[in-house]
Amino acid sequence: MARSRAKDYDDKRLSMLHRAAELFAASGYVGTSMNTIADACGVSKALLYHYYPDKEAILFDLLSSHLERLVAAVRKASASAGDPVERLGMIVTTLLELYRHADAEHQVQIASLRLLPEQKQQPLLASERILVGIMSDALAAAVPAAKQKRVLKPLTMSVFGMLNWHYMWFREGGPMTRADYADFVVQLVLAGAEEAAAAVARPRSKAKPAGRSRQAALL
Amino acid sequence: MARSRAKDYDDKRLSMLHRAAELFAASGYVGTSMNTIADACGVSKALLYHYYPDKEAILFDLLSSHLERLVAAVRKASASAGDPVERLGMIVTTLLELYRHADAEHQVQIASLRLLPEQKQQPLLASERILVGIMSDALAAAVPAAKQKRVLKPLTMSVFGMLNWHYMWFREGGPMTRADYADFVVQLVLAGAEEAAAAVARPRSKAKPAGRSRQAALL
DNA sequence: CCTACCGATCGGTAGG
DNA sequence: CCTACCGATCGGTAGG
Repeated sequence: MARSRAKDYDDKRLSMLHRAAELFAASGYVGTSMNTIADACGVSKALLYHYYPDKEAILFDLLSSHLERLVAAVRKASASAGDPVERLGMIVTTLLELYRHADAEHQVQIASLRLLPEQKQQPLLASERILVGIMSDALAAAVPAAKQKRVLKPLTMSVFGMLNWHYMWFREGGPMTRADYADFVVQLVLAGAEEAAAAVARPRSKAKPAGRSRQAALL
Repeated sequence: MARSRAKDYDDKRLSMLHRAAELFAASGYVGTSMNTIADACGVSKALLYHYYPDKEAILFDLLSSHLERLVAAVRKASASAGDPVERLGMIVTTLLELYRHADAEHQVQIASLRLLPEQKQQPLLASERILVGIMSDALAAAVPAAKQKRVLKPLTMSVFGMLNWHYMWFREGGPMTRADYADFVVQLVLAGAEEAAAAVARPRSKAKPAGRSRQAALL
């Protein structure tokens, strides 16, 4: 009995978390009232406060659960792969696939994580750093040019840029699947990194190799 | 006299807009009170309401000015370039260079544009679409693979993903300049697009060419 | 009668 | 688990 009650409790809590994520994604964290969340979940505000001490705890638990899911899945993907290129592909595909049912959480992570007080941001930023580290290691192993000192960071962040931006334009049911876009990103990086590396790997200087597309005049 | 007064008025207005952008970027649109904005600008709240009828008008004017600046600069960059590759480089470099002094406005665009009522979003989304269109045209002209039916959109959005994400990691004064990263993105796309295109250009099917890094099992 | 501004306070709603 | 509330602060406006 206590078991089934605990299960109900967690089920309810997780469903409320997801509903809250959708509301935060639509109206922003501050723009969503506790009353709105309670109504949307079909519970009283008092019950909401039975699950969480305050509004901040909802945002924290939401992001914490989301990021821990991402870390676990990406770790598993990274471990299960054979060669480095396959590993990179697994990681990118896994991330895009997880976002399928966590679009709201993903948007809240981007827009509202920084609204938490620094102390509560800390463990969440640590999870983000773990994800970045796994991706970075995978890129360094799969892409020869990524081993260069100044290339790894911009390359890693470019990949996250492409992945984290996908929610702005990617629509389910179109001609392109998530796996297609994952493949697109991986191939872009594998085939383009060496040329791109030349743009940042050399020490900064005014003189540019002739024939390269560089707009020094503008800066 | 009337002229110089009008000039003061506009100077003051623009400086208040930028201050508001910084506050919105830090605490969110709803999380920033009119009192906070007025205090930060060193004016009374009544004066703030002399410049803008309500809080929404501040957000709208802020984003409207920002996007119009982007559109004007990108149009100019596009028109001034000679060959297609140079045009693409000019556009990407121009965007990253504009963000140097409009980081707050850029973040507000990403996080808070959608909080406006739909009718007020409309002209702002139209400006965004113009930017996307110019980038898309430049990519189609500079990158052979981008002429394929299903490649242009993901490629365009990948570029915007990389550029729009840069504020999360790029720090001024590091070993890499904005121009360096602009070049990095352009070279990545120029060198990698053809291989990436293969991932989305072919009709969807379960059978994949052997040797390609595809994780069908995961999906 | 106008525009540019002030100190003070309105009605309504937020998180708790 | 609900209704009834609170102290505080919100966006916006009053008279002058």
